[in-house]
Amino acid sequence: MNPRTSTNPSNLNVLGLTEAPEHSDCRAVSTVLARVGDKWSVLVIMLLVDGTKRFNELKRMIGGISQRMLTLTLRGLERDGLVTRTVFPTIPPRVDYELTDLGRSLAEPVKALGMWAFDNMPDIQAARQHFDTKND
Amino acid sequence: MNPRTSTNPSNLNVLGLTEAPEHSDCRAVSTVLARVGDKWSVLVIMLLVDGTKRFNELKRMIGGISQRMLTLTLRGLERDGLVTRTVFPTIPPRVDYELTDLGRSLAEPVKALGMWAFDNMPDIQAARQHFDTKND
DNA sequence: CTGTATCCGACGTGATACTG
DNA sequence: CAGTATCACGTCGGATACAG
Repeated sequence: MNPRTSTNPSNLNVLGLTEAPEHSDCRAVSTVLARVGDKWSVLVIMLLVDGTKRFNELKRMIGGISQRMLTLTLRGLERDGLVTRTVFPTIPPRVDYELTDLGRSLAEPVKALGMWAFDNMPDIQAARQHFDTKND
Repeated sequence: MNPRTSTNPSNLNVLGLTEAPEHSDCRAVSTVLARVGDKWSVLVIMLLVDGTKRFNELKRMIGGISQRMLTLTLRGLERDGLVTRTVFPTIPPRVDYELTDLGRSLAEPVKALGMWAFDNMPDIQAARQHFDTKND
């Protein structure tokens, strides 16, 4: 995710939450969901749960991510205080990424969601197939 | 979300999961996260937890959603078997949307995530502000 | 009331090339 | 190794108009 868009006021406006201040919890939900819902953040978080990783190490483990997107994803996570970025000024350079306590605490509810997805995948796929064939 | 994109193979390809079949759980996580992460689905699910709602009722409660996006969101949720759509062939027409058991079960981990977001919002906002001012 | 159809701008993403 | 810069493309989402 582009860090610039995370706090973009328009993201809140379109949610209709600015004119409904009593739903401040919805704003919080939306921002975290924006992070969790983006294409790569969760994958990175899950990989970092097992310990500190280097840039290319993450890139290799994910497999399908571009250099650009991994950089953007890690910057976004760093900005939100979910991962720390440690640079070793060596040649060649080495950068370690590690989950913060906040990041580790996020991993818990995310794992719960992931387990739900895994458990209910058959139902969802069946529902999709049924829906799609019904509207051939 | 556009229902046509939910099962778009490219969504899986770019995740690098097609060439890593041993990470089948990651595929499941990704698809549910795509749904949870989209702009409106979670909001709709949360509103439907309290009971059956009509189209314009949802539209009014959300406030900032366009007719088009509410339709697309509801279609996506229906396709995944998370909500049911009941049409009353009256004049004027009336359509009720209700959470399925599957949808209600999804609400649980989503709520957990929402509570995490609410609880940690101060930390995240502080981290963002710190990050942004640091890189003025 | 509950949609569908169309247009259009904005953003996310990937590919590629380049840098320290 | 770990990025940054640039471009090109596709999709998402809003606005508007129209329909049953």
